[in-house]
Amino acid sequence: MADLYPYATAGYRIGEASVRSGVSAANIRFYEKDQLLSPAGRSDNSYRMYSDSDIHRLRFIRACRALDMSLDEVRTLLGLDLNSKIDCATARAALDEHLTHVRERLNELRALEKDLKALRGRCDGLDTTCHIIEALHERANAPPKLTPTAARKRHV
Amino acid sequence: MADLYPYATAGYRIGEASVRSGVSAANIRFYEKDQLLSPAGRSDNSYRMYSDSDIHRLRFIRACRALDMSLDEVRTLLGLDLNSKIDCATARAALDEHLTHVRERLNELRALEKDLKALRGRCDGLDTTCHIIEALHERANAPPKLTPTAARKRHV
DNA sequence: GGAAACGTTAAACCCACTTTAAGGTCAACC
DNA sequence: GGTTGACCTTAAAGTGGGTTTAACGTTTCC
Repeated sequence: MADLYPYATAGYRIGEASVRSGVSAANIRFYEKDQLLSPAGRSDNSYRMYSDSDIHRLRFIRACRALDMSLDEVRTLLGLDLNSKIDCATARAALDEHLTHVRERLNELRALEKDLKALRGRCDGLDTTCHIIEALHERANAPPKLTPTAARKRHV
Repeated sequence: MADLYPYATAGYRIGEASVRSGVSAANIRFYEKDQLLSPAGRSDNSYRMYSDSDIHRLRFIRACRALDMSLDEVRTLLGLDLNSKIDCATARAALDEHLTHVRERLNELRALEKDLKALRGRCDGLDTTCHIIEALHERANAPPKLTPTAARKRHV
């Protein structure tokens, strides 16, 4: 029954869902396991089946990930209601915090670029000693400024 | 005995090596397992013992990591001779490539900041609908531009 | 009917670490 | 001499956001 109307069928298999959403099949399974998606319905052969609203949800996640948000941030945003004042405040707060992270990382990278550029500029390969390697070893002669290397958390 | 001359002792235990190098004890053990350090000498009680040159090596690694280099890049740099033309060329190439990565990531983040800023600017919480959530859902209505989301490799 | 293209699962891999658990060693203090 | 606490040891698991692989079942095309 009901295969006369292909648009009314149970939905898409994971491969087509991948094409429609831009999220790889393996990644879709990963999101399911990670609870960003409710477990997909299964067809008789136990293939996962996806509806248009599942596709929408996948695209939503993809859009957020394209903004470099963490899956936890995405999880938050997924649950928000367009017409709730409280949810709107949550969304704004999430965006503000994320923007702060992005800007912090931008500043780190800007400083890094400057440092690397200066280091690179010291050496053109003509001299007898390599001023890049030299400079690195010089840095290794100084005691650490403060605390041990913190792990890069790099949410951005 | 011999604590009168702290500079002449057999070396430092991992805790002091950590303080002197700015690399956490757990991280030092990790580097050893990862072959960035040759296996540390052991005292009678099987504690790892470190020399000043070990400390130098740890600081060198730390300096490179502070430049956001990968451990493989560090591994390369560690083996280079200050006075070899070939090694100098290797160092320059490594730095150039790394700098390119940093700049690529900088451009990504600059674009991201712009996008996020615009998104944030759309909403001040006064309206009945949240224009942030709305915009995100709008993005989720469009099919993906091209390929599925590539995994973030983010070497920088 | 056979090959290619799809789907399934669990588990391992990537990076650069950190954290935890369960224990051994050593100096100081009571 | 007992205990407290600061240090050290190991192996294993966790982090984030996935990808890759292996071994297998199903569907579709020619």
